[in-house]
Amino acid sequence: MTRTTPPPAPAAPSAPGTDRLMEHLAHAAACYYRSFAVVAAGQGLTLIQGKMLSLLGRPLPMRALAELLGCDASNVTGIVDRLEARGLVRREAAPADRRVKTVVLTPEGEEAVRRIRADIVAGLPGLEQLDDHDRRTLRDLLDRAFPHTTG
Amino acid sequence: MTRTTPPPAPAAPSAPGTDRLMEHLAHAAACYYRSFAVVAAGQGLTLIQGKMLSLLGRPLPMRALAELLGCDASNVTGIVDRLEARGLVRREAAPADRRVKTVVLTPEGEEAVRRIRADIVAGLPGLEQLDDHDRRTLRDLLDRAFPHTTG
DNA sequence: TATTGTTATACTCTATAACTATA
DNA sequence: TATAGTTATAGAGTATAACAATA
Repeated sequence: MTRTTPPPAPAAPSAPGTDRLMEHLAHAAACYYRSFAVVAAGQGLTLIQGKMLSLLGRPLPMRALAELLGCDASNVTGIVDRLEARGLVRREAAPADRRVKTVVLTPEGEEAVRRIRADIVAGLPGLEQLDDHDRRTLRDLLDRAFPHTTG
Repeated sequence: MTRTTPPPAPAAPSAPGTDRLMEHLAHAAACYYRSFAVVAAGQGLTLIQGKMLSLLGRPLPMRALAELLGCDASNVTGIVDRLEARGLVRREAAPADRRVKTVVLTPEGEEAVRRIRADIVAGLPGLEQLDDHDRRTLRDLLDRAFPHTTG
């Protein structure tokens, strides 16, 4: 993320089995992002452009996009510029605070998001192999391993 | 990935519950890579530099690194250049094929990998909350959802 | 002829710093 | 004073194309 992030706290000895679990997590994360990148490239989009579109289920200020993407606010300008030039998003003035610009998906942007979502699933055939019980179990374990921050 | 990758096959209708599972997978993958990037930045490394070091458990030709990282071979030159300039890897001539250069971790590089691994675990405290049974279950489900390619 | 690694090129992403216009 | 968005800048990642050395 930021290049000035202080080093994390020294690691404590980890529980047995952690190394193998980490390998599986690394593999799963790599597969997911590789599939996402391939799908985005299929529409002439970069990974980060596809991610931004996927975040725009509702209109969001530039600042909020920067936080959700985990990058500096100055980057959002260029990414939105390029998406706007392709007609996938548009900037709107926020009435409540005239400093704020809200980013909104265009109909073409919404269609791109639908295609991305569908193609991601199609690109990860292993997911379709899991039955309902396994899916619920996987969701539950992922949610405990990577809790959603409440704030 | 490559910008010329052909679009994926049209998506078939997905099973119910897939959308919510995809959200959890996206969140988990984002958390994992965010943690990885923070840990790498703590050592002055980029995400891709940290990933490359982590792949070098055994010496690998430049070409193999490109495939494992999912990027073009021409990029590997620069990434290895920067890691080599910092003394974390070194290039060795391959005796069997004089076209090939093999990339090897230096002792400093090995130490960097150890720190990365330990800090990643420390940066994902949710993982330590899982008991042995849950870890095995999560590993099994991830392995079925993202099978390791054989060959 | 094909393959490995490199170089040159152009574009995108990234953080930092400085700027403006609002609040 | 503080905040939202932009611009300028520099460095890193990325694909493409062309190249030298080797197979």
